[in-house]
Amino acid sequence: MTLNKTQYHHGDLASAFMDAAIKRIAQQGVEKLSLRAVARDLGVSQTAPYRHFNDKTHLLTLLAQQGFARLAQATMDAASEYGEDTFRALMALGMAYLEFAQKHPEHYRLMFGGMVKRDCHDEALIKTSMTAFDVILQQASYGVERGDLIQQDPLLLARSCWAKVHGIAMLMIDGFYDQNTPQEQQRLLEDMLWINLRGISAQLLPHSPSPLKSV
Amino acid sequence: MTLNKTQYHHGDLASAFMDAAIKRIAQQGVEKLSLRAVARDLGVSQTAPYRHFNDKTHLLTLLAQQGFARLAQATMDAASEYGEDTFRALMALGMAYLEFAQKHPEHYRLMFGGMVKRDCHDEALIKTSMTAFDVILQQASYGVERGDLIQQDPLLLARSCWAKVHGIAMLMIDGFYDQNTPQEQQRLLEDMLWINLRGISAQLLPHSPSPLKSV
DNA sequence: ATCTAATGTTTACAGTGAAAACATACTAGA
DNA sequence: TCTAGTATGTTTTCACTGTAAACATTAGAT
Repeated sequence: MTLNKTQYHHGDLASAFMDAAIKRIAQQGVEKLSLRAVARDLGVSQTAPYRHFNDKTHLLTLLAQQGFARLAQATMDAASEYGEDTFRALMALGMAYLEFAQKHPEHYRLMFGGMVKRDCHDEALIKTSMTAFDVILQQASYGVERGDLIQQDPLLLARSCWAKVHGIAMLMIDGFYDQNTPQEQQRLLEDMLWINLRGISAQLLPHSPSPLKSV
Repeated sequence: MTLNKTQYHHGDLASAFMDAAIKRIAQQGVEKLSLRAVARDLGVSQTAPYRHFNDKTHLLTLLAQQGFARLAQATMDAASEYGEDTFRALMALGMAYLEFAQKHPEHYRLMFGGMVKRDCHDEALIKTSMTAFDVILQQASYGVERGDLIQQDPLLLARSCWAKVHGIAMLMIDGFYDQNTPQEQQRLLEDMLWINLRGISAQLLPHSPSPLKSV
């Protein structure tokens, strides 16, 4: 394939369009995304994307799916660094989750914003989002097995963790946790995640996560 | 004021428009709301609303503000029924919060959806949302004073509670907690809220909220 | 009763998602 | 290698949206 700039066929418009769309979403937010604007960015006609996506919702669904896949990867990587230590693994998982949300706030909002997922019961999307959830579920299961966490259905514990981290992520994105310094914000996030761990811990944990580091 | 149907002036278009907009939002979601459609619903010209709202964002901001006010009222009413009992009050507050989100999912999504609050730093909106938060903060403060909750900054505890309940609300709206029966869902929500209370409790609480009812 | 400001209407424009008809170029089968 | 056939991209078009500008009506103050 030549790098001829004026070629009629783009080559790989589908993925190029998704990348360009993500960029615009990151800048202006999901609700201001215009397919035509993305098409202009790529120097392509306004109806070209319709050869690759049924409609706008279809594109957003694919982007959301992509986001869940990356989130699953990021959280899995983080948790796997602390294979044996239930609480450190869960903390690392949570912080990786929040880091993802902080780095890609608009992408994250798209994943849970309701544009997707309302009517479109996309099978692949649900499956991929479950992949992200399974990372949490697995850590919860390990924790219950080891006796570190309360003897409850791991599904309940995982749901609880996910709700907490999701709530933090959303409010963080909305600017509710803006602090003077990134360090202060980091500390706030850790404190809140730690409170969640206290809630599912079998033993009474200290009030603050810092002592954990000396364990 | 007569009930003359063909009067030129509507009488109270501003609030009528907000009510009609809320109805449409409840049915179709925020992102599909069209000012013109609402205007048609009211049999009024498409530019009439612009005499009362600067633009679409302004309307949405006012609706979000209205939502926060109602949420604050609902949670305050619920918590005030258990004035002395920290955990029961917090559970009631949380369940009232979730009930609001469940009854008005699209309104709730509007409040936190980011359409509002991104660029528009509306003073009144922020103030009203803080009113809703203060209900939680006050309960957290009481709990710390009584020694029921861990001796931490009540602001941290309140933030933690809000994040949890917000995360549950969002995921519930997105359908992640759909159960076979409403009773099962109610139980799931209670269990998750309870886990949050365990996290901020000074003492080690039981694994499940049910024993609380016999206290 | 009259003037003025508040409220509502008509008209207009640019931007959007999407369908239909048409154009081009890559690829597989002869 | 030639030639369909199909995948991909373009042009044109439509209905709809937010919103500005100019105009019309009416309520309320003087």
